[in-house]
Amino acid sequence: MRLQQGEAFVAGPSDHSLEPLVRKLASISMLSPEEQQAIRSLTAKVRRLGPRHDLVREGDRPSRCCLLLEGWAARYKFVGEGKRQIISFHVAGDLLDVQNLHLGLSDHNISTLPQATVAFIPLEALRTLLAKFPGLTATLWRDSLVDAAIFREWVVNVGRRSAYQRLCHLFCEMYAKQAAVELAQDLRCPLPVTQVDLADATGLTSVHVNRTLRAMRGDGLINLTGGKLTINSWPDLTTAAGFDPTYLHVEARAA
Amino acid sequence: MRLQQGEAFVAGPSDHSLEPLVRKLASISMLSPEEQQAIRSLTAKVRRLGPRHDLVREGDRPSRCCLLLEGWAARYKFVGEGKRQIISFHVAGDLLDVQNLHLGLSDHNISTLPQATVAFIPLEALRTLLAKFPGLTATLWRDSLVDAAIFREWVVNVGRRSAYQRLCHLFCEMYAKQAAVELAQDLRCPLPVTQVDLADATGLTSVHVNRTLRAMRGDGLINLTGGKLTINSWPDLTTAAGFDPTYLHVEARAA
DNA sequence: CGGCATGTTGAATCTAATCAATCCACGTGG
DNA sequence: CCACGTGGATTGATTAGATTCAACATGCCG
Repeated sequence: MRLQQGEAFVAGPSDHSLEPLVRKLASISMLSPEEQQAIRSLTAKVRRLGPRHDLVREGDRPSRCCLLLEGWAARYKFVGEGKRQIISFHVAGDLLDVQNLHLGLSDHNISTLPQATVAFIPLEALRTLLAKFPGLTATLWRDSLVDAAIFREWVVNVGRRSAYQRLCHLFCEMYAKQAAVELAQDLRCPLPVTQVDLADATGLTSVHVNRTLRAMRGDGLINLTGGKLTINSWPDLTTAAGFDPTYLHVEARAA
Repeated sequence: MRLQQGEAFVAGPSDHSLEPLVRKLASISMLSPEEQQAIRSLTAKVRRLGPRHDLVREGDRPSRCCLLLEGWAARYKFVGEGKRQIISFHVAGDLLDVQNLHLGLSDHNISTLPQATVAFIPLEALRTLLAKFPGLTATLWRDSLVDAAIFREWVVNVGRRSAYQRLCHLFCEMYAKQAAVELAQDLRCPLPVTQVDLADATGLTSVHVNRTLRAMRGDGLINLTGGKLTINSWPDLTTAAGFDPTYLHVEARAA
């Protein structure tokens, strides 16, 4: 299936484009065959979007939920004159804004990074699904709690770690997150972000990110080129970062 | 009702000590009389705790949920050698760790600030309640989503605002949060935190907090003494902070 | 009274920000 | 094929903001 940018279609019962959602939720908790089928039958509009395309804007009153089928997205806020803080990065399978189910007003922006395929699921469809399968409520709730745990760790990252540690920690997280859904292996994974993005995610300037990255490369820790991250030694990187994966809560997921 | 530190009793159907929880949840969404009664009948152990008493520790496998009946608490993590980052402050009525319902392992610490009265609710009791009243699930879920929104704003605060703005913003948030549950009025509210706490919450050092506070006092913005915050001009403070209360999602709560 | 936690101040230091160029890879159109 | 434009990466020089270390003041409590 190929789609040009902006081209859309509506997924129906016989279409399997929502499979990534099934896989994601199955990685959180057991799904019955009926639940799986119900998820696949969700109404959804699928679109392929170009780089830096806003999916959600601050102040929106969203009537749908975004599901990343493929590609990358970033959650961010602006502050003052053009200063931007990225709050999270998202990879294929991530539900970007379950919060819309309960919070009427969006308090931040989400945009694609390089490009992405996104499924828009109407809130109504999601509500109907959850009403029919209460077990899925727990699954989605759990997912949103893990997101919150990641936000907390980001507060710690920008608040109390050095520039060097911040970047190390971010790389650990992005690798671990992708490894958990089998998007990473052999200490290599995609990371299609610019140095400006990294700066906005770590609370630094792009100049300083550039210098710090060079230092990390010099220390033989990592290499980041062409949107690919290569980690030379996982133990060295996690030690440098002070990385403890507990907050990602993947252990129980693997069950 | 007076309790010495550590003294406990078990709340029963006829006891109204869980009233703050009813009020808190009622401020989030409408509660039926049955739901209210069911909440009041929750099993809970109530304790009065002294200052800096840990309620939850990183690595715990908690079997209960903490509800702040009175006083203050802080959520925090350690990083490296004794460096600490506070991730949130909590006031009376706050449910501190609903996440325990879905995440088995605690990834951070929570401690009382000066002192507090806390109700410990067994997860089992909470699960039974939610199974019986699905509407309460939505209420608690919403509450945890608002918490997540606050975490996001904290990422922005420590990541992209100046020391001066960070403190202004924190004060705006603490006042607004308390005003929403009628714990603050007339531009005055409790804020029983030390300058070290403020530093750990904003990613600064206590020395710098001290100087910044003095500057704010000099500018006639606020006064913070004896655990009480006095705001001289709400518009001036919010402007200085770049404060936009959207992320607190109180509008819908007031419904 | 003495001890301890908290708040306050000064001076030196350093990290990261700022400003301003330049470079490089890549794609596009003449 | 080459000139050109563009977005991203890189580098240097300078400065601002925050940290560090050290000392001292204050207030509270046993």
